[in-house]
Amino acid sequence: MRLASHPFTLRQLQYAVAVAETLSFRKAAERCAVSQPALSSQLAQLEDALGVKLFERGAKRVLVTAPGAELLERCRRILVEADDLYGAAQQLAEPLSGNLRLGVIPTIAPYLLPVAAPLLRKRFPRLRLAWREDKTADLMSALRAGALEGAVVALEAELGEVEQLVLAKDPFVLAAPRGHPLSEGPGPLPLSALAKEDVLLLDEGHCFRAQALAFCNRARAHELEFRATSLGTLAQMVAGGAGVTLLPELSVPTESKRASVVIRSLAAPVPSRTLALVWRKRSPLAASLRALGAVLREAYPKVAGRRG
Amino acid sequence: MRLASHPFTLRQLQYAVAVAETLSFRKAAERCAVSQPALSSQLAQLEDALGVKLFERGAKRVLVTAPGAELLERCRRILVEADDLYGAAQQLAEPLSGNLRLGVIPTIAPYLLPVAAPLLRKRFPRLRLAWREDKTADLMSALRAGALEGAVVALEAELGEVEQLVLAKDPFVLAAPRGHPLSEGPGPLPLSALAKEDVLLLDEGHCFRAQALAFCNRARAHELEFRATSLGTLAQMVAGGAGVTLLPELSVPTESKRASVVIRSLAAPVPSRTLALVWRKRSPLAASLRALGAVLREAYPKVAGRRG
DNA sequence: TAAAAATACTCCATAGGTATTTTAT
DNA sequence: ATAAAATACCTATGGAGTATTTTTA
Repeated sequence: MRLASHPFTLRQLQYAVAVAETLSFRKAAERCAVSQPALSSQLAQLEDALGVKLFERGAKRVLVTAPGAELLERCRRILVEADDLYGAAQQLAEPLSGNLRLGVIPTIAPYLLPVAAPLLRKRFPRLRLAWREDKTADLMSALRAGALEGAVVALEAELGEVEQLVLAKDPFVLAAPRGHPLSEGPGPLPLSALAKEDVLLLDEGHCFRAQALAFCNRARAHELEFRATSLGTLAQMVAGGAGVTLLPELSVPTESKRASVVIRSLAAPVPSRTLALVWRKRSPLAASLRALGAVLREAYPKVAGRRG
Repeated sequence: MRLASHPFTLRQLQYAVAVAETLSFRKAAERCAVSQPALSSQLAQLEDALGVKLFERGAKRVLVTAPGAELLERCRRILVEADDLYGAAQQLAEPLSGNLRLGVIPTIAPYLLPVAAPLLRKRFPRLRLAWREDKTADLMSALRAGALEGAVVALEAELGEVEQLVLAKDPFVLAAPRGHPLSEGPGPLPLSALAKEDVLLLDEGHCFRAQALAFCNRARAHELEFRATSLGTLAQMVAGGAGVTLLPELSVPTESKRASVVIRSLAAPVPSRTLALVWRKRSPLAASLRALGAVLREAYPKVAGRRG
């Protein structure tokens, strides 16, 4: 250990992070439930101890200095690890209990959760789950910031440094309007059949869009200008005759019931995504998340019932 | 952030780690320069805040509980990161200054340091360097514990999660006694020439031993029972006719001058090790270490002067 | 001049000290 | 019996509050 005793406190780091996020001493003090002078004085002490000015004070605005930005990143990390210490202690005192905030991407949530949530409630009655639906990038930054304990995502997206538990391989299928040339034929549809075909895809930001797009490029299919905001609207638009699309197996029972589309399997190599539960390295809830992931893994086949 | 305010302090974590390391409240209090009751009371508060007993107190001994072991690992991590925050601030206030504790393995230190140390002193006059010579495994655990800021090692060994800067590729050569059958011949020595040869190697624990041994196995050479404790004694024993050995290029100018041995290059693929400066991820001294590594890189060719 | 941070001061919560008791071998 | 940790109690440092001044857009 380098330092005989630490010249700053966790409290001071919290204050600093609060100011960095609110860019106001007053608001930061409010958030930390202390008076503004108390926070001011602690921050002055912190800057003194570090020998670096973290903030530039103007009457109307507070700015984070350049060195401050780097140091605040470290402050956040320390606070997250301190939270983790507390969380780990709680888990040791009473495993599989407490609050667990989980993220899910929009192309999984509406299909998996209706089945998985009751299963989880039954299996882990002491665990209070809070689900948050968002795109992969937002979920991952929330995870790193300690605002989520875990997330259900597709491994094909960029995830950064996380631990993971694979839940299922989720193959893609073709959805076409009734009577469409591709909607009939024996056996799985070969890649070549999609050439020049008009394909509808999701909005930017959905990782499923990127995965489906890669497949379409390989098939030399043509992407339509219009983009859907969810798999549900995608299926509706296909049913309306706008074109064909790819759907993940997971969504098929739900979407093929809601919209009048024909589903066809694709020929090998079948495009697919890999669903996984991920969490921060050294998360105190790693053990809980592994147990929880096992249940989610059981839930997948109950949702994406096998077809021919 | 999960917690509104942290129910423990960095000081408490220091006390806990001190107890874990000394296994005595009294000694820990002494090390932390506080009275034993002060430490006792703070630890009681910490255990209370975490809801977990970290230590089992007996009159004659203190034991770390099973959950305590996991939590103390987290405590250490937090304290190291807090040290890093302080170190990063110091570096920002005055770059390339302060104390820098570096490890070197014994098969590098005596050859590289005599040349590198003066160069570094000249180039970074504000940087106070402290060198520690030890085997790779010990250096790496000191690095993780925050007792060293960096280390010069061979990448071929097991290093764990570190950042690195490659300094040089250090090829191995054969050292044989004068008049030995292998000591003469045109061009580099092929692998096959070593078959059935008696080879002397270093003691266990030296990473160079493992690297040389791998090569000997490929060559079907035979390792002698006796093992040397340093490259210096190894060369002396070879000079005395005990057998042949491998030496890293780095040590050749020194050792071939001291002991009367003949050096021969080895045929491609030439066995070698990769010298590198490594440091903990997110070390506050990363910038300094990179600059320092550049100087070490210049030093290598000055030591391992090219031969034919 | 108005909104926000810094300063001045006061107070009390608590970390830490000394003296002592309890505990386990 | 003895060494070590816990408890009791006291002190004082400093964190936080209120009131006020200073700063600058």
